[in-house]
Amino acid sequence: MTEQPAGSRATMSDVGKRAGVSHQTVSRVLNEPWRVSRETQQRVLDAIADLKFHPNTVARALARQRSGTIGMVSTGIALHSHSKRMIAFNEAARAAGYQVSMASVATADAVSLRDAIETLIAQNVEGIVLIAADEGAIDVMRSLAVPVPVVFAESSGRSGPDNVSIDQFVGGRMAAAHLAELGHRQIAHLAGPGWSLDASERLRGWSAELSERGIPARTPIRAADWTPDSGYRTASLIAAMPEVTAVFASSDQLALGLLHGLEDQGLRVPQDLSVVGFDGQPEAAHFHPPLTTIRQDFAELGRRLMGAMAAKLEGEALPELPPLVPELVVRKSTAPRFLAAELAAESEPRAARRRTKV
Amino acid sequence: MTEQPAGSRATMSDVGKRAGVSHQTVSRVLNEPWRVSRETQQRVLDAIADLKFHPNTVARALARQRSGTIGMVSTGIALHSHSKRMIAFNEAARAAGYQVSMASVATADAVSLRDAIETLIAQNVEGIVLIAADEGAIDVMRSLAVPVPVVFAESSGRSGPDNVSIDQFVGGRMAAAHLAELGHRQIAHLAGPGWSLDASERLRGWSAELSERGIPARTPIRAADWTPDSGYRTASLIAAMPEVTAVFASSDQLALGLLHGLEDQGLRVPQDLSVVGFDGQPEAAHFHPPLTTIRQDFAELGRRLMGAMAAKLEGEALPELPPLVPELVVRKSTAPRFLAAELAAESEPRAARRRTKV
DNA sequence: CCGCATTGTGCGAGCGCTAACATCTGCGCC
DNA sequence: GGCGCAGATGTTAGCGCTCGCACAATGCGG
Repeated sequence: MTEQPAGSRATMSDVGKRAGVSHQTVSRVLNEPWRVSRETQQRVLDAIADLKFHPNTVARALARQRSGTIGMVSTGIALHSHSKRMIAFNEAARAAGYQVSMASVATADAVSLRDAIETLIAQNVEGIVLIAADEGAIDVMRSLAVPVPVVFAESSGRSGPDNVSIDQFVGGRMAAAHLAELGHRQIAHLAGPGWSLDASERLRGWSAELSERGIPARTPIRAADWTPDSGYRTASLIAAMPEVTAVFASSDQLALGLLHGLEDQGLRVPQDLSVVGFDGQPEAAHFHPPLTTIRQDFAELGRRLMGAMAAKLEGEALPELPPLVPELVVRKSTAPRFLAAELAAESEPRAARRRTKV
Repeated sequence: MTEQPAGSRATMSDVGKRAGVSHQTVSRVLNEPWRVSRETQQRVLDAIADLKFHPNTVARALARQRSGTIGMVSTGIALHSHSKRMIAFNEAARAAGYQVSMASVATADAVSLRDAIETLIAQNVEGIVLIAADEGAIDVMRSLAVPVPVVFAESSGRSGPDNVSIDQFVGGRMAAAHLAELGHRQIAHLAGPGWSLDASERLRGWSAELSERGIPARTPIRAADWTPDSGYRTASLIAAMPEVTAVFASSDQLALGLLHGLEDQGLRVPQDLSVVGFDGQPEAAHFHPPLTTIRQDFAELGRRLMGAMAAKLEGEALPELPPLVPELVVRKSTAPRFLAAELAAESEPRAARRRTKV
């Protein structure tokens, strides 16, 4: 047994020595096995197994001038959708043979973002994936003239080669359409924060759908951020609009807070008000009431993100795929307007209070 | 302007040439500046700025025989607590000058875990952090004889050098104590999945606190996993125990499902039953009713994880820190047992139904 | 039998950096 | 005035791998 001294790992030369070939042949067995004769190959493979040899990725990266690493930038907020995207991308990248170096920033301001990206660049990443890409992030990327391919994971209207996303516009339409089909005519929108590209697209979709149906779109209510707290705070605003019978909230989190706030305002969902969320996080099925929402397939998104990145890195054309469309999940937070009226008539107290408001 | 050809980055030799020194002096300016004269230093620094030079971390890693990278293993489940830990650790690691390579596994079975760890090892990571460390994971680590330091982020009773965690045992006690002090004497426990170390500690804490107070601990109810669905399913079991007046759920997610299930069973929280959760995720404040829970400081945990890792890597002693203890956040899902009885008396129907059950 | 592909393998250089050693200068001191 | 020594810098040799090329061995047509 030619045991390696503990700690220091075997190198290609070690393997070569053991198999009676040069280190170069070992390299070939690993990278272009078809150029090596069957038997030599086997001998080398045996030696590799014996020595538990793993090629040193660092040395390989240096020699190849390719790090095999993709940088992943994300914000420090533990948002369900972000986590899902990160995990899905990470799995896809590993499957494709890439390593992923993560750089999360506490706040998504230009300075931290710049810092994160520079750290990544210094690591020789071959590409960068932006998990949460707001306007600001895109500006930063531009101003830095990042020397590697960048892929965004957020909707920006046109889904281009560097922008892989689930169609948020269509999602917004679906939410509005669902509500309109239930007979609602005064459909408010609790919009996500202004800097979010996804939020803007959802809003656009909601507005487009309504106008196509000849329903006037009300001025959206803006949440300061994605937290349920923000959603909660908007409840009083909505309670002050007695004509509104439905709300499309731009995320499940926002909807959760809204549901809570609405209850505190003495309004019942779905009797007084229908609510639709967006994201499809598993918790939503257990909200009070279970939330009708727009579900997104984040796992597929992660795979496609990696696909787009791979295409850029390997210079191939991006495979033409059907657009990634979200899905309406109907639960208990939405009801027909007529039913709502009926139910309201049955139990007077709250409904009465409501109708007389402002 | 001696512009670099686009794409290829400047090297130390380039910088050296520009500053009129050897590449080695450039290296010294970066790594041991005190050995270089003031003026030379300045000239080199200027050249670095001019050429926008960033040292190539890959080459550095090869030469130093240290990758400067820490591997982070996590499960593919977008659990709030996991995400928080990951993000917090990532930020701390970056602050300490380390890169972090992420490897998330779809399922935490031995095979995928082994694969993830081997990928990381092949990347020459200097250490590995396990974000979700169940029994199985620890066994895998042992069986692999991982050649680098490993740190776990989950409670395992004794918090040792390789196990940094928020004290789950104490958290369990706090939950039980809160309920006991409200006068409850039949306090059920909806335990997390059996493989979770954290879950076991919370259970141990609950049980220890009760027995110290002379309150018999009931057989815990086991959730299959951490999902709210699992929590929901256990509601009927709890409804079938009319003597129980309080439940300590092992996570906020579980509690969310439980709250929903309890409502479907016609039981009101906190009138019929008090519920305490665990984790302190921001959503919990907006559950129905807002959930009393045990909040954990994940940001600090992340920092300490990195601290422990740094200590191992640099061979220093781990700084002695006060234990990381969670915090009780009282909201509306818990009430005194007496109040509960009173309230129950007021509104007969549900309570009556309840008392006559099984 | 020679020339010339074709296949299999080895040799040497080099990726960009660090570490160890070598060199060179200036200065204090006996 | 030569010695020693410290400070500042250069030189050289790797780190473990890949790439380009050289080279040997084989096969095959003319």
